[in-house]
Amino acid sequence: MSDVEIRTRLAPSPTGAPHVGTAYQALFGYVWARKNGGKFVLRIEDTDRERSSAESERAIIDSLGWLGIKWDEGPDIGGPYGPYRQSERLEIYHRHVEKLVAEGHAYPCFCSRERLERVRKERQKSGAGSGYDRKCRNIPPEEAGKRVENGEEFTVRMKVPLEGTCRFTDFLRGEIKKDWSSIDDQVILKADGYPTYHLAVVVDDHLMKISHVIRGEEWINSVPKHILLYRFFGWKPPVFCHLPLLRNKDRSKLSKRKNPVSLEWYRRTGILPEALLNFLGLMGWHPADDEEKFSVEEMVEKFRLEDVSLGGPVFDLDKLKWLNGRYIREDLTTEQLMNRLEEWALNRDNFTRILETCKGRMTTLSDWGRLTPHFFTEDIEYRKEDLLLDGLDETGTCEVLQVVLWELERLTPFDKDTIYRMFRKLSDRTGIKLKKLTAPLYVAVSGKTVSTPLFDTMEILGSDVTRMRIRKAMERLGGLSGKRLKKLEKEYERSNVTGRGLD
RNA sequence: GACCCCAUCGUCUAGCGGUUAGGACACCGGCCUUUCACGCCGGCAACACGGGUUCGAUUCCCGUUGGGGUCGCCA
Repeated sequence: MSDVEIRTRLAPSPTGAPHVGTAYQALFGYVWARKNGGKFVLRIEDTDRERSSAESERAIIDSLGWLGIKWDEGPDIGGPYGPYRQSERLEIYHRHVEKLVAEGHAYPCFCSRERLERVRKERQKSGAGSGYDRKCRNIPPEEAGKRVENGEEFTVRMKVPLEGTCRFTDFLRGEIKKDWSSIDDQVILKADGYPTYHLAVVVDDHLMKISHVIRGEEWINSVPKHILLYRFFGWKPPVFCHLPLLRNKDRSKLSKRKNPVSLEWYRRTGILPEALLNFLGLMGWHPADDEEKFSVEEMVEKFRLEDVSLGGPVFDLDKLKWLNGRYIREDLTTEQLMNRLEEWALNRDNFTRILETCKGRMTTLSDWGRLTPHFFTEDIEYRKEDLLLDGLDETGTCEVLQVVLWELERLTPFDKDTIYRMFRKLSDRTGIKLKKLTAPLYVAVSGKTVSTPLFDTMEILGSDVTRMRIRKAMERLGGLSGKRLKKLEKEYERSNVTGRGLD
């Protein structure tokens, strides 16, 4: 294999804010490629029409740029195997799907979503495992072809063997076996003509000559489906290497409910990109010389993919901060530190926006210090009694804050007018006066009952910091039990049948 | 629930048959210092359990337990 160029890729789907887990996989893929003098490819997996957005893609590219991770080929810079955006490769997928159908490896499925859901439930109950019952697998091809031509809605599914075992090798774990009977016939082409992940990833990884698929552990169970597609096409599969999943303190998969996961949050709260990358590099890997502070350059030097450990690492903010501190103290001259601060928040634009919020409250120039600390620190302490919504207890307040959180999550753009409209509507819907409703938010966002204008403040802080602070405030109030949260979520969804928030 | 993956201090990890089980974060002492922080020194703290294999298991095998993931026309 030494004669084949090492090519790795990062394949994020542009749905929502760039995730720290994406950066983690990017780092390892990037370092492994560089180590071997290979190429690192960025491919945007925007096959989910509903959730993908150009805005999110921009944010991903922007965040990776902030981190200093550079790709050799990608949607923004092109490359020999483009396009690098899956939505622009539909003809390619169609061609491949047609081939599979023609060769009898795949078939159109006409089952309705309702039926599928029913079948899933029944099978779940009867213990047959869940999934599809392969109803359409035995429709004669001519008949199926006719139904397709008649315009009947369909998906395409791949024919998974009914028996036998799939064996494959994971670079870190060795041989893994999985019975084919545990896998149902996967959809590879959706009714809207877009491919599913399984098809697109295989076709693209092959066409883009990816040598090592480095991705999160959550994909292990999908490998057999991919292997099967490689077989159908007569292609040689790449090396599969599944990285452990980053974890919350309770060891569940890292989630925004329990941790800051948005790269933007780290940036906004003053984490240096080199420190974040260094820290991520310590998750599952450790340099032989025990020196825990290292640059990406040094990591490239010392890295061995085969040394990645498999226990899911808990993401420990304390250690990140310690590392970050070392970078500030040891690596930056005061001059450079000043420049970093300027890039970060102490620049004319940002400071002007902040001053707008407090000018009316100033009597001396030095008042800005007293009025604006919450724009510059994450070190905010909450007094419980300040946080309570008038007339409600801890849990009641948390429920309101949770709904605010859900609303803020879907807000675009995140500016004061939009935020205001959201609160206005929330106030109307709940019957809680706006003034009453926003009171705990002032505290959550600034730590104080007397503070800068709420919506302006939120806009300046940005969505990620704002939401994290609200979450922290909820935590201070004791949070919501899982049961309560579920119930609230149901009510919330029911009150928003359009699925578009309160709009 | 079924399937798959995993298992060393609270956390990140080193270890790849014989070690006083090493380092780092956090925590606790002490030193330095006008305070705090930094820095330095020291301390606390782990091989999940049960069977094998072996002269000898943290290390290899099996089981149990525990944790995680997956079971979507989402990735």
